Amino acid sequence: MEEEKNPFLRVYNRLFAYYGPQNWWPGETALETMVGAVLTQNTNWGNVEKAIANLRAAKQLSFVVLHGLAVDELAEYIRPSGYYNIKARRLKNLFQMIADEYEGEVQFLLDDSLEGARENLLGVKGVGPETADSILLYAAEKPVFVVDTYTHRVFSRHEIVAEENDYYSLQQEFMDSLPEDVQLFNEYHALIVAVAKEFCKKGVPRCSECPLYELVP
DNA sequence: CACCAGGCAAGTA
DNA sequence: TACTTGCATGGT
Repeated sequence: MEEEKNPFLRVYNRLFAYYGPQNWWPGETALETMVGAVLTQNTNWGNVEKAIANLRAAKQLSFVVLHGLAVDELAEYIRPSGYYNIKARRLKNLFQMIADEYEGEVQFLLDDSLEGARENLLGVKGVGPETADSILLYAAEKPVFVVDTYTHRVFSRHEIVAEENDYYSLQQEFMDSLPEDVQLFNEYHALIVAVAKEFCKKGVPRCSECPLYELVP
């Protein structure tokens, strides 16, 4: 394999070689992916799975059914995901936007332009940049790089990016440095989560076991 | 026991 | 503009 000069691609190649494909959100529907994107805000994914399992057991995971639920009932099902009252409200806000802007058709949101869909998603109270971009990438399969706190931690700790980067400047660096490829963005974000959880934890120094340890000068 | 998890909005100065 | 705080369950 030839030597990759672009540090963002070097890191990707290394992580992919180490972890392999992560296969995030593979067989689920776009609606489930959107619900998961909201529920996983500052929350362990295992708790989100419990919440979604509750919904699946009690209800059909269709837009019409979920949109028709009262906030209190919705909150009860998603309780294991934490912040359940505010997240129930956020989900309702998201459903309402789809009803208002896309005639209640999730598919129309998925088929909208990247810019149009993003604007509508960011207009939902409770959907910020990361949640919007997660939906755009993982549900709508738009070429958007999803940044999160792990991305910032891993890349600033390894001195690939500056510490003071905010969400959009970090995203810009990635998207300026990488080919515009949905599958690449999908795997890369998931790989960053994997290495952050295993080696690049909060409050610990760079460790020599990390697959990225000797990768950057 | 403390700390963290695939954020966001609202409040304060 | 730049911090700080509330939201909450469940795993380690």
